[in-house]
Amino acid sequence: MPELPEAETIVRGLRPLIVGRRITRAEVLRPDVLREGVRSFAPRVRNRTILAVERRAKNVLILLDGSRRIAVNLGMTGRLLPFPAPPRGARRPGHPAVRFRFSDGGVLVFDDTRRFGTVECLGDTEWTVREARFGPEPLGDGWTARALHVALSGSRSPVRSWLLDQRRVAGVGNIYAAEALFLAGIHPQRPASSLTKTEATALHGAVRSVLSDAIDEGGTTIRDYRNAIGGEGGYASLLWVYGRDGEPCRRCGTAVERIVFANRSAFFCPRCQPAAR
DNA sequence: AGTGTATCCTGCAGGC
DNA sequence: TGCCTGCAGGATACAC
Repeated sequence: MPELPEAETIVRGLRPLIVGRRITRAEVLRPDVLREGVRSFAPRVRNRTILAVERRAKNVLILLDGSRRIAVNLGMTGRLLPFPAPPRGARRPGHPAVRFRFSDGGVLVFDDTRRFGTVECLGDTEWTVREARFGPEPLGDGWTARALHVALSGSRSPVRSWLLDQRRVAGVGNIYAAEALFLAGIHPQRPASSLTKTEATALHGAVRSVLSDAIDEGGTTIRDYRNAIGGEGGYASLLWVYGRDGEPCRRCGTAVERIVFANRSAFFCPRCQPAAR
């Protein structure tokens, strides 16, 4: 599913295609993706003009006039597909959940096979409350190596779990956590508080470079992820460890391992990322 | 403050 | 071919 780079890629692709358009109606085909009733949601987006498209953490925000925004969490398999879609051959929605119709005849479809994603329309106050639950943006100026080290030192949680906790840092998911920990040479089960200042600094740099490189590549497509025009991301071929269990480490040749904790697979090179130090 | 487990849901790959 | 199991970029709630 989409992590920060995928959400960012979608936002950038969507922005020129939908800003300025007016939503004439929302058709909710799968009410369970809403976090509110259809009777509450549909009228709040009707006849609203799209002013901007932004991202916060892994969420796509469609800002509307009238001090409200549509917040889309893409979950594992969510997509936002505008139609008419430019390229022929681009995927047509297979599991449309919400369809926004524009006054010019265009359509934006939230498509989500597994329906772990969510769509909501939030006012300013609701959004402020929601937004406060997210930690800092890892690519923002406020997220420093020093601040990361201090934050890590207060938690005995495994560092991979720490990175996945959106309240601590917003937007890192399982792929980029694995990649950043590899680049920093840190075993995913190391307690957060055990990281030295040097390691925290390395992790800080690794998270940032992995995320920004992935944005440059348009995200990582393993299976389901598609950008706003149906295309795949190019970062999958650059992965060091994610999904490569049993294959040789691209740095040292040792077999990449897969372990499961906190109900998620973790991939690492046992030689490049020793368990203890 | 942690972990482990379960839940939401669909599809696909691999083993037999 | 079919059936079964396990697995998947996320997030949350629960008991311990």
